[in-house]
Amino acid sequence: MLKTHLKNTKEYQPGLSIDCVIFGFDDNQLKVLLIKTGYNDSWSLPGGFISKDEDIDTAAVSVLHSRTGLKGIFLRQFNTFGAVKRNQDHFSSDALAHFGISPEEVEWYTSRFVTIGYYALVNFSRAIPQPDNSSETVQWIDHNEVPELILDHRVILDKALETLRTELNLMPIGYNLLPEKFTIPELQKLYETILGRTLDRRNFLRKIISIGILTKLDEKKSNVAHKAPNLYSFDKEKYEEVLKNGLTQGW
Amino acid sequence: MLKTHLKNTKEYQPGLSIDCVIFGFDDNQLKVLLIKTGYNDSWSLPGGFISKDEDIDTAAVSVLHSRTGLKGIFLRQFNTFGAVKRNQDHFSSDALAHFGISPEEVEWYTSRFVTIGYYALVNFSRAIPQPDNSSETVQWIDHNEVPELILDHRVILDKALETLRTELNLMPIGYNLLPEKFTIPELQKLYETILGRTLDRRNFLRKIISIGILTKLDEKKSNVAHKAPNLYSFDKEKYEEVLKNGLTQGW
DNA sequence: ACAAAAGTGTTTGGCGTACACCCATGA
DNA sequence: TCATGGGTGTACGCCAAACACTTTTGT
Repeated sequence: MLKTHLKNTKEYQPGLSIDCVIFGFDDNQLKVLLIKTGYNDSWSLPGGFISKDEDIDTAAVSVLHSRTGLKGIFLRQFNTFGAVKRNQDHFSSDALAHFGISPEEVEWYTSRFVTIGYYALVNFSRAIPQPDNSSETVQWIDHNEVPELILDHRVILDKALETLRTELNLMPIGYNLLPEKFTIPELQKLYETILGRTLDRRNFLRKIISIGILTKLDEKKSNVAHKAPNLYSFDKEKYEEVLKNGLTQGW
Repeated sequence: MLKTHLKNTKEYQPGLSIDCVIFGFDDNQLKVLLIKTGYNDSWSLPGGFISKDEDIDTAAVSVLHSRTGLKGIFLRQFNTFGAVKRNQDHFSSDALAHFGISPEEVEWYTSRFVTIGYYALVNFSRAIPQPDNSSETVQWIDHNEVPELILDHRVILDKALETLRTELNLMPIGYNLLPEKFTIPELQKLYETILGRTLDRRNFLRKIISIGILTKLDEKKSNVAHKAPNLYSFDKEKYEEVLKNGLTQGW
């Protein structure tokens, strides 16, 4: 969140920021895109500020785009975090001065911030982590192996995951997280990983098929150990419809 | 939201406000607490600003308390609204000047605002609508008969109701909306009103009883036409437990 | 006695859960 | 040929939905 590609701070909505929890799925793991800043070597969620002439949703899209190169992605606001002390004592005036930041901007960075949390589901293979500068690291990290995060980002991350779990019962997911062609076991692994528990293979198949959002392809996955699983794709049209109307029954 | 019991605007978090959708239940109607300001005779949601040294949740509690006199109530953040043009052109500089507001404060009122939406469930009979001043009207209005509201307050209200409907499936409600003693038909009416559809009496009874949060009292409602219904109260302890753990099945 | 609302029990169907067998593939 | 994982079908049980009759009370 430190000065990077920033405009003059006056062009931003003061005291308000955006933090994104970006989920991806790879290697049967639910991963989160995290950033290690050169500033103090600590990990954080990708975030940004809100231009005064920009909707907050648009600002969130910008953050996502600038970090992954992706557009038109599933992105959802889930909570706003506004405890007074959530960012107290994060930036010391001295350190900021050391970076050559003006007193005016120091006030900006050290003032109280409320942050709006968004979570995104993105296609891991298409996303290209983009550091702002050379001193920054952008990396996918397994959600079970997230290191200590700055501020209340751990709380934000947990809340995002909790929200995702709840919303899993209200809408279909997978379209945004999986490649175009995928197998049922892969989809099941995704659900299991998010929910944190195992599901019965046969029941999962029946249920996911009954939703009517999958198209069975006349193609099998190749180069795999054991029996080759069938490939499926999402029926985008029906998928969107169910997304809008919601599921009647959860997991 | 106009200058009333305000401190100096500098003590508030700039560009950020709170709006509360306060629900009450009376006369078999779901009602919303609305405010008509003396400023321009239009209706709005009760709202307020956030002190720089105050958590946003605390600020929401303050708004609720100042409008209803109630404390310790069910209050929940549901969404943050931040379209750029949501409050454009609401206060004209001229009008504000006319009210004797300083140029500095005019800038405050006409600048871009992001608002955090909370919804509350309150006991109608205990709440005492409290106008800020004599030119203000605070009134309970049936949720089906809400007049035109300022800004995007209609959108906020709709979103609150939508959220309430969804969360009805995840948690018990009623404790905050009904008097201490109530009948099953009353509770059912509450659910029906929120959901906007009728429910089967017998199935409702079975389901609500099976949750295990009701205590059947040895007392019947008096002075009613027809057969006197039994009175119930909530088992607060079990109610809280279910609130925390969530329901497994919805309506 | 009649109307209106409250209280109670039963049946049925669908879905979620549990479970067993066969098939395909790589080692 | 064996281990591993994929694909398919069935039986059971519970709960939600649909539904009818009796009871109480005011008029």
